[in-house]
Amino acid sequence: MKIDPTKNTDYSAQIAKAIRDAIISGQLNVNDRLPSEAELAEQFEVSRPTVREALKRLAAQSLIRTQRGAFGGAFINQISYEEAHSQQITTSTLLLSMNDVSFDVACEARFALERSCAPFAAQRRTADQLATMRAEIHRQTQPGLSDEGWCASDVTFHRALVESAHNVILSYQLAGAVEAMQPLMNMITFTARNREKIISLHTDIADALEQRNQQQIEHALLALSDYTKNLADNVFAAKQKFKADSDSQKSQA
Amino acid sequence: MKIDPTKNTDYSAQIAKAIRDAIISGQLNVNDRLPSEAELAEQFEVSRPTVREALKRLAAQSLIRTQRGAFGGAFINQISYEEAHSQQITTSTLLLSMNDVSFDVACEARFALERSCAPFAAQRRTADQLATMRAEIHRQTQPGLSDEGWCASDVTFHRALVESAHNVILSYQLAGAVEAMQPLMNMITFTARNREKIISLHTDIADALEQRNQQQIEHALLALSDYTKNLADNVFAAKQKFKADSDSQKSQA
DNA sequence: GCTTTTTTAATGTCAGACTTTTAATTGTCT
DNA sequence: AGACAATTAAAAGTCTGACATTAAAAAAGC
Repeated sequence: MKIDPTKNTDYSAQIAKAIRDAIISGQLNVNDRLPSEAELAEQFEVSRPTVREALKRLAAQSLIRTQRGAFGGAFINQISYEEAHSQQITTSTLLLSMNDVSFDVACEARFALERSCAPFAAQRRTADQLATMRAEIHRQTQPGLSDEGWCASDVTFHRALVESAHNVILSYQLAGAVEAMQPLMNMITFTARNREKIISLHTDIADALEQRNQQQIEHALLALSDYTKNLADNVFAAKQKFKADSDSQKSQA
Repeated sequence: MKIDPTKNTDYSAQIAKAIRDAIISGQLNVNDRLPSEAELAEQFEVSRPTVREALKRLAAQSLIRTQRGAFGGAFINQISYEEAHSQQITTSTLLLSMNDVSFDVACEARFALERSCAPFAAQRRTADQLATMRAEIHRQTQPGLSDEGWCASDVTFHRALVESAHNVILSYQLAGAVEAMQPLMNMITFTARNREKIISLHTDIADALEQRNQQQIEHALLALSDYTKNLADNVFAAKQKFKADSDSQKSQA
């Protein structure tokens, strides 16, 4: 393991890449211990701070964890669903916010992905998951529910739906998509009327799931997608109009 | 922006978190310049190496990029689909390889996700994408095609299908799922007979897409999923049997 | 006005020291 | 012998201060 001084990337980036590649290719296995920082510095012929920067890069991706003290060191981390998941959410959230993706596109993708678990959810849903969804629907009917409370309940509801497919990979992928969308959804404030309609669609989903009717689940999700898109269009149109009005007022003044 | 010395996490991790939060919350915008390392060190009341470790953590997540020289520094990076995407693939790949997910579960998830773009693909596919898929099918019929070539062609084929939905978010999510699965798929070596069957299923997909028949696309994808699962089951069963045989041979010797 | 040189403000890297943490080892007492 | 306490050693975490390299702006020269 050597590094190339002629390359115009940082030594620390090169070292991180070398170790990362070793992990991905399976040369380093879960819970293996890396050499100590001092030893790595010697091996790569760089100083300890440089090695440390490399290790911090890997730590940022949860590829390693470090432990202080005797017999401590850097160990290959077994990446968990939770970690992978939270990483995916940060990345996706930033991607959405930085590249101003249109709401329609994001919404379409989100519900399309969610629909993909419909067949398995219909087959495998448990009473538990159904109960969770019913409970959240009930919470959503409470008149005093805040906007944050509403959104949180919405996430819990959809997460339960996804979980009912009983496929960890699907859960992992979908939870990322659903949660990354949440900041966008929060831009819409739902009126009492909107909420009522959404609750009825949620009820349709729960009913379909109870009856293990795949087609009806998909249909209800599609309706929810369309309704949400529509709602967003109106909200944005109103904002646009408001902006246009205040602009013309300015130009008149 | 201060850090808490009593917390038992690294200073560099705390500083990275503080800056990351500032980015996510929108206090720092794309292409904003962070203070210089020396200034950050002063602000957070730590040394420069500590600040540097924090910055490397952020760089590892492509949240910032750094530039040397006068008027250089660390800038908030606009994360691109490519970056987000390649990060997602590394994470998902490691997640799969480290948590020995069963092939069936992964396969089911992969094709379920892919099916989710069927309705849009049917509506929006262009002649271009169809041509790409036909070309890959043709490549797959070549007798001399290596295993790597076969897999690469398979990825290109499915990527074209996904792209034909014309939804960037869907593409981003799906390409991750498809490519992260590839190492698992590579564990199966396809016989000429297997290839023939898969090619016929690929042809079904392309035909359905040409006719803009959503249902048929989904059906063909489901068939492909089932066939792949079946194939894998046989491969793993054979491996298991081989292992059992050689074990019993050992115990007899 | 254009080109070349110099300056300057950054990051990148290094060496060496010190602090803190933690587990193993050794020592001591019951 | 076994349980508890003190010691030791190895490792990460942090700091200081220096030097190297880079790249853009400013100054100098034509």
